[in-house]
Amino acid sequence: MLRDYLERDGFAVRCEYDGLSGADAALSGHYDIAVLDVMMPGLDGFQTLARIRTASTMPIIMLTARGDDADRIAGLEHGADDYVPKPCSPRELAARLRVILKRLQKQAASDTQAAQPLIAGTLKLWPTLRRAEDNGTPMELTSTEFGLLEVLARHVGHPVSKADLSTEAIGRPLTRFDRSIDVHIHSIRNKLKPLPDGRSRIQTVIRKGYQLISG
Amino acid sequence: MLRDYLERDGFAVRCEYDGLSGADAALSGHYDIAVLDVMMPGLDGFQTLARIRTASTMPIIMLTARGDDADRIAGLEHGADDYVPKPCSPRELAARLRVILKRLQKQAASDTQAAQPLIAGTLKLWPTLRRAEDNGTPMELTSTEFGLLEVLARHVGHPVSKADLSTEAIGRPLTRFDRSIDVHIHSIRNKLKPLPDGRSRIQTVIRKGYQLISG
DNA sequence: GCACCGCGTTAAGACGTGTTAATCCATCGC
DNA sequence: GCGATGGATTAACACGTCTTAACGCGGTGC
Repeated sequence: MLRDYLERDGFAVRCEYDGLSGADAALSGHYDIAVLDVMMPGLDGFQTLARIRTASTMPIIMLTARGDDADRIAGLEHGADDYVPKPCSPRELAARLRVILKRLQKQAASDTQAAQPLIAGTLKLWPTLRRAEDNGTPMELTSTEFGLLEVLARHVGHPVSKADLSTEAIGRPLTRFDRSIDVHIHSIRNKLKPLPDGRSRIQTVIRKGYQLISG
Repeated sequence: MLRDYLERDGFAVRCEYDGLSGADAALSGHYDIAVLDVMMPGLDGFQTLARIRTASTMPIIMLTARGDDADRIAGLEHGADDYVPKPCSPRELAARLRVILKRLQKQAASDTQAAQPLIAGTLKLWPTLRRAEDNGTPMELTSTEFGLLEVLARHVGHPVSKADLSTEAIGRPLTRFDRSIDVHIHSIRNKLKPLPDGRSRIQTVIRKGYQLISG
């Protein structure tokens, strides 16, 4: 019955009739949200909830007997996102689904918001994700390498002094005879595709520092 | 119909027939601009607009009923870039698309103002790329050589004192008996094609400094 | 003419950076 | 605890660039 109503309401629904197969379906990655009845054969709602939570943070709504505050509280404490007292109107369930999905969307959006990449030519950096791509292929950078590249990228086309690189990317002032930066730059260069003209994307500006090329 | 026309006009078009899939397509990152009909099944145009805007600042054009100022204003207020009254001629839509895309391009270009070379005759310098061309062939300059040439190029046709060259290009005041500049200029001259009349492109203005010839 | 100055040119030495390998350090699973 | 692992740092050497020094030459003022 719920399925029919929800589908008419624009949701794509899949039903499973015991906890185990429900958990499997939920973890298949094809769905945005799970609705669990507390009363189920095999694993009950709480066991299923726990099983899904071991591997996923997807939103989960519990269907509980009306007025059963104990169940409700237990569910929320174990990681459910909401509960709906049963029997419930399909309308109400649909509304709650929408609220939770919208909340999720917003969050994803604001996550993506932060994810405006830094761009320097074919190079893209997502600082919040600590992810870097060169020419579409992901780069495998260590943490400090990413930090250095990020600082360079924030000043594309202009040299950045080793002192600044050290304080901003490594969080420590540059000391005499400190060659760390040079070594890190070297390994970044090895991981970075060269420019069309064969030069490195990171140019050294002698006695000034390093400069990321924008082209 | 619009699709046919736009494709003949050189655009690569993808059509979706409801708001949700339209938003997905728009956010896929494969497209430069979105055109939304206000009247759509599923999410309507405004909902779709909002959805795209949560994650992207891509340009969006709304197709609204002719004369419906309310729709128009609502669209623009919610982040649309332009609107086109419907029914509209494909010509008009194409024209607006081009205007907006051109505006976007310009902006991208000025962001990359890398692409503005310093020019002195056959000599071109891209400071942000640290790249130099003479007569179309790339020059192999050391870091300080590039710096010196850049400073000279910023004052084409006028002499630049050695003191200025030293502070601006090497970052150090000129001291007595310092002949560094002269030596560097010498090696730049060797790498630079001479003028048609055989003279060097870098002229020495005695007791004043050096001057890059604009011709 | 002569001493001096400014610059051109060259070469040797000083210096900064590239590169590699060894060492140190933190983390993790047992 | 232990070793294993991976990354950061240090050390050492190689190399290219910058600076310094030296000499040459033309111009200038005495």
